[in-house]
Order: sequence, then C-alpha cells, then structure tokens
Amino acid sequence: MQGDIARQIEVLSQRLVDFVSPEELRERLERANAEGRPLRVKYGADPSAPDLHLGHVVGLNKLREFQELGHTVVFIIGDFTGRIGDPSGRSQTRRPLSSEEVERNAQTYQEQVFRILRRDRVEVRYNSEWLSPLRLDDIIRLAAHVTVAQLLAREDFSARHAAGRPISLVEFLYPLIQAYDSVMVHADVEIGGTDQLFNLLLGRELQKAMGQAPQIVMTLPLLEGLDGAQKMSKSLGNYVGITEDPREMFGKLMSIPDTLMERYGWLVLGWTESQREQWRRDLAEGRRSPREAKDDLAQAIVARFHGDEAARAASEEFARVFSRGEFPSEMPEVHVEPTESELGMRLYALLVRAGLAPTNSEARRLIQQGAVELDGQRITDPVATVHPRPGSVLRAGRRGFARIR
RNA sequence: GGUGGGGUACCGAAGCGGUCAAACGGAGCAGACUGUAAAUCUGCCGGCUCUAUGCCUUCGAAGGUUCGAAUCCUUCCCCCACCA
Repeated sequence: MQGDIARQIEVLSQRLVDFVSPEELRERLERANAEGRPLRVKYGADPSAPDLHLGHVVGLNKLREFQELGHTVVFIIGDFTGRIGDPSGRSQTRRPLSSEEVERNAQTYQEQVFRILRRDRVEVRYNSEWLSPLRLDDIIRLAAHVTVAQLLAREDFSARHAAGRPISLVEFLYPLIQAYDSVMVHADVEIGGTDQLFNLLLGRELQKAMGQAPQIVMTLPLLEGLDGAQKMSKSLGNYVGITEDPREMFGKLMSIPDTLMERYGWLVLGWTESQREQWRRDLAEGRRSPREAKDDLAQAIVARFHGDEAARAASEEFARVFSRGEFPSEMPEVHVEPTESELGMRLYALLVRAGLAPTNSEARRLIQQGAVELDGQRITDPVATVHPRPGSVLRAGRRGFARIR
C-alpha cells in the first residue's frame, strides 16, 4: 500500500507548477486510504464560456489521472457567480448571464467535459446550491476570515492597486466565494491554472478557519494559444476548441509556432519526460523535419478528440489544399442564377454571397490585395465582372473556398 | 460631500474649429517569403456607390454656436483617482 501511494504521488506530480504540498498529499492519501474513501478533487468551471478548448484539457487531464487512481472529481459549475458576472475592468466579456443561459452553458460544458473525464467518479455540483441561501450576515461572517492585506497579496490586485487602477469589491469577494466552495464540498485537493494559485490557497485558509483540513493545491501550466504568446482563451480567439471540426482543428494546430510543439505534446497529450526528450532529439538531430513533426503532433491531438481515422483524413486534406495547392474535397456552395452566369456579375458581390467576405468593401479589398481566384485565375480588378458557372471554384485568401452551384 | 482627470474605431492611445473616416502602437486580414511555423518586408484595416480629390454614418447622449465641430457652448449619462 505504501508503494501504491508513492506511485500515485509520482503520477500526480507530473506537469505541475505549484504543489502545496507533496507531504500533505501523502498524508491525505494515507488517511483516505485508511478510511477507505477516495479523495475529493475539486475543479471549478466557469459557465460563461461553455466551449472547452485545449487550454482546459490541461487541467482535465490531471483530473482524469485522479479518476484513474480511484478518486472522485467534484466538478463545480459556477452558476451562481456566472449570473453575477465579473466586473473586472478588462474583461467586459463576462457579463451577467440569465439563469437559462447558465443552465444551457452548464449542459454544454458537461457534455464536452465528459470527452475527457469518465462519467463515474464525478460529482457535479452547482454552487448556487449553497451560495443562494446565504444571508448578508452569513457573508459578513465569512468575510471576517479574510483581511485586505491578504487579498492584496495577490499579484494582480497589488499591481493594480499600486497603479491606481480600480479593483472592484466584487473581485475581492470572488476568491472568498471560491474558497467557500471548497469548504462546502469538503475538497481534499483543488486544481486550477497557475493564475488560480491565490484563489486556491485562499481555499486552504478558509478551510482551516472553518475547522477543516486544508485542501492540497495543485496548479497547472497555462497553455499558450495559437499566437504562441498569450494564454489560450476564447476571447483572444487563439484557441482550438475540442469540438471543432477535425480539419479545422488540424489546420489550427499546424499554425502553432514550432517552439510550442513540445509543450502541446506535454500538456495536451501528456507526454512523459522521456517522450519529450525523444522529441527534442529527433528534431535536433534532423531525424524529422519540423513539418513532419508538427503533422504528427496535430494528428495525435485531433485523434484524441475525433479518432485516428478523422485525424488521418484531416492531415491528408491539409496536404492536398495547402501543400499541393489543390482544392479541398468539400466546400460550401454558392448559388448563382443562370442569368448571372450569362450576363455576368460583380466579383465582389459573389464573394459576399459566398460568405467569403462580410461586406462589399471587404470583398473589394481582398480582390485588390490579390487574394481572390476564380478557377485558379487570380483577379485583381475590384470592379471585375465575372461569369461564374456551376462547378467553378471561388477562392479568397488561403482558407476561403466556395463552389458555384 | 469636496477636488481633479476622463469617455475617440476590436483594444490601447493621439487629436482639441477646417488639411479628420480620424496620427501612432497592438490585434486582425491580405500579399511576398515559407513548412498555412517563426522572423521579416509590403499593403489593407467604418459602410455604400464602384473608383470619384464621390456619397453616407461614426469620435459617451441630446441640443446649440459656426460657412464648417471629434475639437467651442449648454444640459444630461457614465467612469476613474485623490481628499473627507
């Protein structure tokens, strides 16, 4: 049994940034083992952005590891907080959601989450369950456990305070609420991104203050998005959604900076240290070109969500369109009237109708910039009149295709 | 409650009576180069008409002054910091 615990700790220690603390985890595992119960591993989900992307997968992978070791994931849907919104200056995207929206998002979230988590060994909880009944006096008593100095210890708070930028009281309250969630679900462990470290630690403080054993805290690296610089997030548009079309997914993955490949493999696919090393060596010694390596990586990731078959097809399609410059096997269709084929129509109007440009002006720009081809023929005259025939292929930019019907 | 500073395009930020559809930076898009990588270079980046030193809408909102306003005046709405 000792050996088993040692092995668990080894597995669970992979890919962590912060770990408070390995000793506590050992003790907790021992105690839980003696009591014959699994650990309760808390993970908070934000229902304002229901689409899961690869960045979320990093954390979900860790949860899955816990599950495989027999532990229970307590998946908390922050429906209460979602309905309030987040007033933090920069992210206005977090507006308050209606109950219906929250419910719908929560459903979507769960469906997606179970592509990674197993359905047994999960306890799904909504935090409104215990937050809604709170009265002001309850909340004040809760707030009494935390000092302003404690909160200002969080780096982004102290930085903003020093710079004279606003910090909403609500923002102060959120960590407290999140900490209270930990108390209410009796979390043994909580995991999150590195940006969550402060909040997770506050959970420990509150648990201690309220007579519970403090949760073990683990933070995971934040996965950089397609731009290679900022963390992957929906609002930055640099993400790969896990429900995206395989071909779309593959294309996006092929566009990540080379320097990120190993990191994606590590965090998304869970490569071990030796796998990473192998990868690095192969590239360094020229056994594989970065192009091939990236293709393999992209296929592996797509396969994880869509299966090997779809991944291979996506790779082939990609090679067809972008390496060989051929047309994609499938493309959206645009309808053109016979009279338009006969008499001709403005190219820019055709682009807009095909959905390849949002406005005529944008379409005109694309044409002028040499981005538009009809049947492989580049057209640069913005006022060109064309005679599109059924079967013709219209292309705008690298990725935009449409077939005339 | 007082004092001061603000609200400009996706974001940040200039402009402070005409030369402003609005500098500059970032993001984004397109082209060149490539491995749809990175880096780099170039162009675009409100809409419409279709190409014209054309028209329309835009600089928190509504009015007003003016030949002419993002720029001046009035009222209103909102935000922030500091002091109480």
